[in-house]
Amino acid sequence: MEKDSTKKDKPYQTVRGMHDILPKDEDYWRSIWEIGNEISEIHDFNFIETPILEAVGLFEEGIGEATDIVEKEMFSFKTKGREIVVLRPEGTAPIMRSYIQHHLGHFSSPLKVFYWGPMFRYERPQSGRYRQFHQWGFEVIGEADPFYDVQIMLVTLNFLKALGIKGLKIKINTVGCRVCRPTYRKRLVQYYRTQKRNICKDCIRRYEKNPLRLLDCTVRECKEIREGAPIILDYLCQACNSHFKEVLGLIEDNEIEYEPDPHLVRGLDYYSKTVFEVVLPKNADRALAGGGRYDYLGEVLGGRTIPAVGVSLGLERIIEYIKEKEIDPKRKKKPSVFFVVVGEEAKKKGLCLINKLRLSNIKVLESVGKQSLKNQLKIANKTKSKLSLILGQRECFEETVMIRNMKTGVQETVPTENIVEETKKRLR
RNA sequence: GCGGUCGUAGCUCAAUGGUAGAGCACGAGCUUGUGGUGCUCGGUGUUGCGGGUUCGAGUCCCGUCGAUCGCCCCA
Repeated sequence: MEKDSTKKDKPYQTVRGMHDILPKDEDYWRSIWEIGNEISEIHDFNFIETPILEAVGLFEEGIGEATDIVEKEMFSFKTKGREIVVLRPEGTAPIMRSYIQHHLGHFSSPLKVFYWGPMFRYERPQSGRYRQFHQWGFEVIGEADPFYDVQIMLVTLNFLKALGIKGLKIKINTVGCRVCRPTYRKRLVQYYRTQKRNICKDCIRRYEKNPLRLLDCTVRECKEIREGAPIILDYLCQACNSHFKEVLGLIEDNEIEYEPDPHLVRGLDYYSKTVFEVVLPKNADRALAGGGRYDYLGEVLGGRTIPAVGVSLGLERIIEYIKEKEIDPKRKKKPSVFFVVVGEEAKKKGLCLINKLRLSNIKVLESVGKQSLKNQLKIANKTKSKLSLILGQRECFEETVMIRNMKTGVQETVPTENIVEETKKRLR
């Protein structure tokens, strides 16, 4: 048996890089679900959910063997049946797998889907980076038109705006296609061959394995060298060039803030043509969302070309930003009433009444463990309930309930049978 | 995977190697059927865990787990 690092210290704790989402953050997460669902519906994206566990090969082939995700961040293990499985590191490859497996092209053309859920990458945890984190994604599968590249950007921006985030900008580039990228890569390698002595050791590794990534090194010397490097825009084929131009045109038509960035590459091999990130002007190195076109993924996974474009949003990062900026989580919350019970008899009757109120769609809070009226009112106050419904011995006997307005302190006694109507009246 | 910092009450944090504390929160009471303000009382803890040095360790050393920052990379 291997050592069980989770079992060591007496109180159990989350395993490294995992985190609990606690009730105190409920408003943030629920605002994302609610707004995300609303935005998805308005933009006509359908829900899809794929399993958290997939075959390793899906990502090795889909994302690319030379990428960091596959090279060192795969959260993989052997099952009892001795298959090697992996906790999905991202959402796009599984969705393409699902598209091919279930022939989803027949469902609609193009297929527009959204997903959300946990993703896993085995790397060193840091702020804004966890081993388990959540992404929300949108994918359009089965269309090559730049129309959808930009629609993907729009749905992302609309989502973030609806959450209350302002000042967003798109960083955009194109990485070409199979026709033009090899030519460019060759030129890039040619250029860096003469510079090999001057670049950092990570860049030497990039030079060997994934030359395009030379472009986003952050070391100062490498940045300087990069200034003289050829840029892909000069090597695009006819198709990629006009695709990019169309995308930029549509971006301008829609008045999206954007900035072309010839050095933007992104870490997954499946991208072709358009790539982009959604950033905040102040903190441009930590993207809130990233995406692009992946016209070859279908072919890699299924043997035929399926053009597609998509985006994924990093939910922890978004929430972190919303908190930092003290943006109010946009959530429509129901007003609540607090049900106070005093005495055993009242507690028994109380549960039936509470349930009756809830069946009438009234949000009812209670804390029957606190014995005294005083303590229950204290909690009612803390929960900011509009009304307290008080059921004590006297009320039980008289078959009434006392309704207390928590703001004014005014109390009225109403017959139990009218409780729903009387409560609703006072909630308005 | 590499380098730095940190880990004390539910939370935020204090304690020259010498009796573990404060604020907030929480609980009880002033007020036995009435919240918000006020007053009184209460420390709720295996100082992350394990070992070592020492008469004595929250404090020093080693290990470990976790967090955090930078690198790598990314959402």
